[in-house]
Amino acid sequence: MSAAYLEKLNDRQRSAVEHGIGPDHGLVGGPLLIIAGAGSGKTNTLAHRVAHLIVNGADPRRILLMTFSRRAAAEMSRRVERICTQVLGAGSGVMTDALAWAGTFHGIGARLLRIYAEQIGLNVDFTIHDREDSADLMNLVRHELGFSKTESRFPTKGTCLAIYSRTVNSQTPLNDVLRNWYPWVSGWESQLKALFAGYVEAKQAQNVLDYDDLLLYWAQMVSDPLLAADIGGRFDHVLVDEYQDTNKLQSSVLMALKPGGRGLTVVGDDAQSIYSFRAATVRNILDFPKEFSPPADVITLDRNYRSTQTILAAANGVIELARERFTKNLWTDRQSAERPKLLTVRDESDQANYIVEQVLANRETGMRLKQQAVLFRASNHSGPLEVELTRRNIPFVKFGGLKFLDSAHVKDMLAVLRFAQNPRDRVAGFRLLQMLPGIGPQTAGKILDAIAADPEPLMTLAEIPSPPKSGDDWVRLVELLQGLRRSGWPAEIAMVRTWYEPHLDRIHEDAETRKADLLQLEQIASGYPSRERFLTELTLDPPDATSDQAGVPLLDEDYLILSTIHSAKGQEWRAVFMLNVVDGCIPSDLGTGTTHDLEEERRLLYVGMTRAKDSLTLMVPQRFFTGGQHAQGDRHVYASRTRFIPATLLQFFETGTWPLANPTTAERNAQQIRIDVAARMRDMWR
DNA sequence: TACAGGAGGATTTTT
DNA sequence: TCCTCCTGTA
Repeated sequence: MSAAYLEKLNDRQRSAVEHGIGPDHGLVGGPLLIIAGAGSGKTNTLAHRVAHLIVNGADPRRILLMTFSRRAAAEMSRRVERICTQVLGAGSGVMTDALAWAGTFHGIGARLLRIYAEQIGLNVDFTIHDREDSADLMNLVRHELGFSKTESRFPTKGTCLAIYSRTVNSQTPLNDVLRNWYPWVSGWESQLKALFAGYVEAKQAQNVLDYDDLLLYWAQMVSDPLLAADIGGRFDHVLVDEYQDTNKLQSSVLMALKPGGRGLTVVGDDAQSIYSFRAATVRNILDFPKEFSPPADVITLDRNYRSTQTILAAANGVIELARERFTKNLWTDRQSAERPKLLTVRDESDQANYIVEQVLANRETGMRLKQQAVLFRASNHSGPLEVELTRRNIPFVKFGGLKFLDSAHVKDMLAVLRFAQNPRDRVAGFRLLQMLPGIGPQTAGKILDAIAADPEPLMTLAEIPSPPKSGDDWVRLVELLQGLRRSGWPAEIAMVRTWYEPHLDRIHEDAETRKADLLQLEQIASGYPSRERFLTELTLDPPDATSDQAGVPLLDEDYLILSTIHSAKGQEWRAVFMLNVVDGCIPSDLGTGTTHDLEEERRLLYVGMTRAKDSLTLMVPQRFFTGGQHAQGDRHVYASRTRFIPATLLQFFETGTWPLANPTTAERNAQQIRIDVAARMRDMWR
């Protein structure tokens, strides 16, 4: 068989692809760790490895491929398919239901749990709570236990959930989690324990799982050797991408699935570990080889094919200052005379103006908008830029930050569907019932109590008399829920929308704009085969682009990419701009608590910089406006260049300011400073 | 018991 | 600035 498709790979990539495959080994080799630096052809290498397995006779349905996001999984499948079709010919048929098991840890977990539900005493109709639902449920329990009325303030629902989640995901005792990450709430340890016990009970009674449960139940499942062998036996090969961003719970699942490591491949880069807030730990990747005897083979890819040498030099400079580091510097052949820019501007509006002009200038030279991206630390940093882009009619798509699904009206619609799917889901029921006039928390709670233990909750609902002020609305709700049982998917979503629209008009003033979202939701829903699949996939993989235009632009349209650095992981663009490269944004004010946090912020900057192929511009706005009371004068704070680029690194950049100083600027500066002093005087007495 | 209106507090990154 | 919690009233 010709292996021409492997010839474009370099030696290291090729040995990673061929590891364990060949006459000496058969198909299933020992464990392999690929350390793949930014832009080193990681995705390509992994795709080739999977394709190479299939070309050599591996069954694609017995390959488990876990990636960080759903998008990455889709991309990987696409590439594997292309390579296989190229080599085997389009008619070979091998790839028709190829890579059935490609997805995220959470997605795969959900699938396995539905398959094995009966064996582990789980009701197969479970629904999945997203972050917000989980917090709501946590809050309900928090109220029930009386923690909302303590004398000194008990941690908020979000904090409680974060603590719970970290405890579960890091497989660490609560005590240690509190000491290391939440020292200010350590006085509440016993109450938190009671709260979490109540939270777990509530989830079980309501037949719901949260994100963490998808991993936790999976881990529990494979802690039984027989079940582990059964599940592990479904797969000859297990490949994991972005291994640096997995947590202890995930690695324990992996080890239980493939105890000897045979057929196991993990890929990652410790310099790009940016998810420790989700309890991801670099230790997973560092300790991987030692987990096995003999230890796993390690192959390092340090040749960068993405960026120019000047961009790489700057990025290497940044990451070299990290406290501990395990991978070597990246190198490349791509020479360039142009250093990355480090540009100081007056404020965020100048920052937006500069980027708009530069983006348009780039487009004049033939660089499409899609080949350019603006990256930022936090979703709200792009606000002023979005305004400017909209004003100048430049299309853009934003990744990360607020989701389409977070809006109240979309959640309302989903609550109806979730309640129909699983009437014991109290968070959904609570939300749904309170949409009706005349029903508040008390009445909703009583109704849910009345049907909680019932085997046919929706039937019983009809027997409950309408609450005094709800009248016909109650009857219509009961009719809707019973109608949904008969109507079938996706017709039912239109029924729900028809039912919901009058309530939407009553609840929200801007009902008309929200209706467009509901139509879009209906559109999305029609693409799924069943209600269960729709709800599950939507929770695990929410549509992540929010565009200024309604709906995601068509593929052939051109648009600028706006993205959080986190969401930019694994991607690349010819030109990259980074907003607010100042202390307080990178590192984030909230991320400077511990050295641990700080190091992660440094890696974040590194990840952002290494997205750029040809041109990289770091923006340093000097002034940020805060608060907006005009009567008191605009208040603003001064920011300085990020601490991650100290003076010693300036040699790697072309520094400058924009716009060039002129009298108007000076005048405006003077004006601003006077106002600032006044604000400070007032602040002295606050 | 529902709901409106006011005060105070928080405020990242994501499956 | 926006959102959440709390309090007072109908």
